[in-house]
Amino acid sequence: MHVVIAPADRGVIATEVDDAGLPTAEPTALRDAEYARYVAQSAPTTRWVWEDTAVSYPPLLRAGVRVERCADLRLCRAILRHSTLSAGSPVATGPRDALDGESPLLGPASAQTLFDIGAEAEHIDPVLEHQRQLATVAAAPEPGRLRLLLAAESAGALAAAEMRFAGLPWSAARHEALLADLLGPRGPAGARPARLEELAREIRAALGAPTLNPDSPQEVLAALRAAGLVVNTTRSADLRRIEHPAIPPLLDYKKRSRILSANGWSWLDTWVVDGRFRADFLPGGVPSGRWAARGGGALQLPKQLRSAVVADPGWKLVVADAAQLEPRVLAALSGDLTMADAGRGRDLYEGIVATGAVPDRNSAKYAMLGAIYGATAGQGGRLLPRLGQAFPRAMGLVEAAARQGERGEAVTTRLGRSTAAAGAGWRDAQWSASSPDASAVDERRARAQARERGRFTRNFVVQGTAAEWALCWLAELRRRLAALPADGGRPELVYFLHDEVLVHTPEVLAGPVAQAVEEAAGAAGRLMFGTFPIDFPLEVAVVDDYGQA
DNA sequence: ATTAACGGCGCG
DNA sequence: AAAGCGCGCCGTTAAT
Repeated sequence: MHVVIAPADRGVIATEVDDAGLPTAEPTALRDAEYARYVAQSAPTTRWVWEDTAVSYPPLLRAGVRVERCADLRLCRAILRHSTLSAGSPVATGPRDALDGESPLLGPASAQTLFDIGAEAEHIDPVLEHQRQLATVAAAPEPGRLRLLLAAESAGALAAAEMRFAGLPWSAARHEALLADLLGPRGPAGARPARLEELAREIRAALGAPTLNPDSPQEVLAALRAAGLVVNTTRSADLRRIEHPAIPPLLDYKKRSRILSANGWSWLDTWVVDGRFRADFLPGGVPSGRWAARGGGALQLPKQLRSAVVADPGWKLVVADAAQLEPRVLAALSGDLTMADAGRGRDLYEGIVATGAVPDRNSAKYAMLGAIYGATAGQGGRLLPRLGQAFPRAMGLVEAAARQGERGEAVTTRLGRSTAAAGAGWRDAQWSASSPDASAVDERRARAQARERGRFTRNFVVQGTAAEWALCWLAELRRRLAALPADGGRPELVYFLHDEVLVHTPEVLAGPVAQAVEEAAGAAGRLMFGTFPIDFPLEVAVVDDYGQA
């Protein structure tokens, strides 16, 4: 059964619908308090259909109610709007409305209540939209692909809301100890900590620039040049090549200063409340289908600080990441049996070395990444031809995706997420560069833009299909975790980072959780690629803090 | 005084 | 360390 939930004054309107989305009963108006009770009493397999999971699910979580399944109409709209599998459908060609674009609840407005959203935001008719989406999927070629994608995307939205609700366990004491170690004691707000001030003095002395602000790239560049160094940027990677007494303290300063500005004491004050770091996770926030995040740089936690993620007493963290996910996805997506063989039961890069295509693991890794990203130079670029001979199907797929992108065409992932059409500016540039009186500059720029779009589409099919695998993994894991006994607390998904998950679990359930993570990965592979013989091995660790993983 | 762009760097 | 993809956020600087 599906139930459509629409925001209304001081509550919601619930409408039961059938498999075609047609109402089977009169809509029911529910006040906020009744809403959670109504959902809790419904069949657990009900699919809850709503505009925004981030709007309609948190009130349920606060009332202690979880749901198994939903359809997030906004996220599904975004997919169906562009997918080549739904091209020409009513959802794809309909006028833009309030369901296109980001959820109104995101960002600092998240203190808003369901009531505010009901009163203020523009709304579409979710019952009608649900009908249109169901019909669009049913009419698509291979409807199973889109159906799986929309279900996985929606399950991801549930997981994202639950992750925000649970929060990432964060030890402020551990974090402060790390900061004291790196920066010295916390000083007055705005003042440079002792350790950074020392380094700044050292840098100024070495460059003979007594007033230099090491945080200003402009000033640093000028001071380096004044000291006779030939530099064009102040990037650490570039500075590392230079021999000069100012460079070591400058690199050290940059490293520590980054920790201060991105994850220092004020970050801790802002983002960690009651031992939990809470951020907004945005499923579908990236065109490829990867998640984005807002608040506290949740997807960029420096490895240096991960030991501040600490399980509660009597609890553990189960940390799992998928090994060499993107190349494995490429092997399966392209049906490249040789490449799939290379990854079976072992490190994929070692397997590539074993084929004789490249000399060592590092070469294999950078050549593969080069193939997926579109490298033209460097070690990755040089080894590409070798990979092309060893794995023609896999390399043929990314090459074809690049050529399609260069022509301005859309490309599509395994389950049906497509790139947006090339922009008007891009098309104009290509068109005018092909005219007989185009200047050499115009032609060069158009070619550069075409290659740039080719790298994007080349990467999109792999990154996007990997994101789909990860979503299926997450959805399957979420289901299995819910089925575990709530033995002194329930295991919670608390973090998801593209190819990596963290589950915070009572210690007694750590084993079953680790098993669930493994089983979910196997299930994801079968959902995505059927019987194609590809492995998705995980590295799983049961630890007390994230730094140990 | 506020906003936008830039250089830089963290993550996958 | 590798230079090719996708992000968010910081301090500085230029623009409004």
